[in-house]
Amino acid sequence: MSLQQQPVKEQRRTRQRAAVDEVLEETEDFISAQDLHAVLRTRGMSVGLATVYRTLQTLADNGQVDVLHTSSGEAAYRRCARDEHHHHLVCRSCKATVEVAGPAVERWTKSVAKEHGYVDVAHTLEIFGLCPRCAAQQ
Amino acid sequence: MSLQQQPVKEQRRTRQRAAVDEVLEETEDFISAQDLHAVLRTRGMSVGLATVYRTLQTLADNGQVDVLHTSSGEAAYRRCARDEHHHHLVCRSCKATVEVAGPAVERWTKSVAKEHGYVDVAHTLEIFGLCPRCAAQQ
DNA sequence: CCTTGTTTTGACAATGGTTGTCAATCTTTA
DNA sequence: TAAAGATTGACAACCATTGTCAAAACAAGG
Repeated sequence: MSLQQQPVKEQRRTRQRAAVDEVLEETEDFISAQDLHAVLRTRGMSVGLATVYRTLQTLADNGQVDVLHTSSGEAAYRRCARDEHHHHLVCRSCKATVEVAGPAVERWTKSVAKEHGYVDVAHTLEIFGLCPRCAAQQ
Repeated sequence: MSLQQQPVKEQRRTRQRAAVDEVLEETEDFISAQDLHAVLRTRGMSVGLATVYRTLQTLADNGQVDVLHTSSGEAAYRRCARDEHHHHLVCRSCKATVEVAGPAVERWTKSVAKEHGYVDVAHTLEIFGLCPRCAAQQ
């Protein structure tokens, strides 16, 4: 997942967007729109579900959060530490996430694409497993 | 996407499953359950939508087809030529697909996971771009 | 080629994540 | 402070996918 430095669309500062930002800031792991909405709700910082979706969508478009599609098809979002292109090692069970960079992989995908004449290339790469903690609990 | 050689669950030969198989056999590119259902319908080989879903699900579970989750979250299926683990270079526009193997990537993901103590590791890697033909049409 | 036990089917309802709608409300800028 | 425009939220709508369950199809044995 890449954090593209697209020109950030100008937006208004609203209570709702601040609330979503705040939760993202505090959340170490990937979180779905629904879950984020639930968190806001339990904190009393109520924000409409549609607004949560829209806000996350915009953040993703601006490259300010990374998006991950879980195996169930649900989208999960995360504010990542590094700005450069990177990937994630995600715990299947608790969602604990490690950011990993793989320059070799980047090069490989580019060369593969070129080899077959594909242009305007992008790729998705995610690694799923059980983190040490969850593995121990089994 | 991997084609695991799980023990293939015994199943009955039915007209419906044969029909789905036939379409998969003829279809070079990834195809969604809905689209496959539409194809069957236009051919007069009508099969219930739920059945199409179930059949594809089973084929995927048995590792007889590869599954790809498009950016819109829709699942697409494809009967691949090679049995070993591999990935796909997919045209964003026409879905033209090239199967690619990347031993180095496999090694890299394993080592990254190990390095962080993650076990029971799997990964998803897909490359998207514009195939030569579609790129030329722009 | 019947019969019986089991699997499979399919029409339809239900689910669940996500997006569209649009009037009311808030931000920004003048 | 007012006008212009962006944003919100409650709710409906969407759409892929799964659950339901009686009817139909299959496999195997007699």
